[in-house]
Amino acid sequence: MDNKEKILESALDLFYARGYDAVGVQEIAESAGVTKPTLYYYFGSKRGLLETLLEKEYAVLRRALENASWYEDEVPDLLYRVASAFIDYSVEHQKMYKLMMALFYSARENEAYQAVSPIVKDIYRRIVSVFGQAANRLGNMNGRQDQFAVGFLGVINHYILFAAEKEDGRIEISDEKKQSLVNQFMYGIFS
Amino acid sequence: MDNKEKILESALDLFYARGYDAVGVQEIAESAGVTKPTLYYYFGSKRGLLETLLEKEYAVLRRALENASWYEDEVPDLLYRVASAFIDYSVEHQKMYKLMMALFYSARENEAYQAVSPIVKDIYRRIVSVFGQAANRLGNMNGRQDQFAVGFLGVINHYILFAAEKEDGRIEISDEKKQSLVNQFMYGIFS
DNA sequence: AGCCCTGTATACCGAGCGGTATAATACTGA
DNA sequence: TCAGTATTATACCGCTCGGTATACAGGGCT
Repeated sequence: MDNKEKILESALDLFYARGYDAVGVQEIAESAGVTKPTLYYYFGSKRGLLETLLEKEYAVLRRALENASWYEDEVPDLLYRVASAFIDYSVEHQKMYKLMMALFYSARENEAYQAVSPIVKDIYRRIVSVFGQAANRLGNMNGRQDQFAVGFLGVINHYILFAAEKEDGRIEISDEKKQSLVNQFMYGIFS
Repeated sequence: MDNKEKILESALDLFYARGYDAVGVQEIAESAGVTKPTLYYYFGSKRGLLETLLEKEYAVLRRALENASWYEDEVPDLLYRVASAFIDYSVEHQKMYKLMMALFYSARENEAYQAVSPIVKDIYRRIVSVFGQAANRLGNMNGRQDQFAVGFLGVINHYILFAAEKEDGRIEISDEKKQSLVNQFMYGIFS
């Protein structure tokens, strides 16, 4: 693993554990075994480092979402695949997912929020589009895609967050739980 | 308004806008029109200031939850009252509610998270207890109170967040929307 | 009067912040 | 061998951080 990747890994660990603002560039460099100018050589600024980190890691989630979003079958299956894409990603990239969530909820004028904002917008655009596709099959959803997208992601995120709350830090959400999560949502939609 | 309250107000404004770690004590003091030693005289430390702020503001929400949590009627009415307690509070104390959310999602080893953690635990305890009461009427909920509490608050928080996303920053969630949110949840429970 | 307690300001602390100027090393291709 | 580029380190910049030592003003008490 070269220095650039070591820096990214250290940055993720530290941002995840203590937050973007609470971690200094010096500390990231030390943790990666390099000096500050090396870090600045690769990323230009602390914010540049965060943005590079976010873009690199988000590419994986975006691909997973693209792969999950085809809709030639039933709506519950579509939602199940999308929910699974999020949950599976959050299991395999736990630190990244929780970092993204933390940044998403952070203050609007904060530098870190502004860095993550385009990614979150992209995610929501994709979820709204998923519900838009589902609307073709479920007439009674028309005009409520935004509302469902918000609720859907809200539930998923909170499940992920609380699943990770177990003392060993390991995220685990069973297939049954995913299924019941989707079912809960489907019933809500048909109401 | 005395200096102590001025400091608390400035702290809320700044923490809300830019985040706990990104705001310095100096800046809070200046914004409140006092000097740093005055701030330290009242609150002892930056963290002490945050804790005082959180406790003072949370007292209002806790009372609203207590008032909403009686259960002599139907379950949907109970949930509607609880959801309304959150939503109404978030409208009247928007900065505080969003600050609490931001802190809740922030990194676990961050000082600010540790300050808000007991409050969030208290909120969840109360919501789980609400669903526990509902379980007396809805036999099929037994053992799933935690799951529902997580989902319920997840949906509410995301609604609040996205209602506030409108350009003017004003939160507005109509009674119909509250009702449909609760309905959506009830259908999920009966599934 | 003298005294204590509350509240406030001036001036300072060491440490760390994000960022950079400069230069030395190492690897590359000609 | 040499030029050029990519990568790294030493040493520094001005600034802000959270926090404090000290002193002083004012009011209530005896």
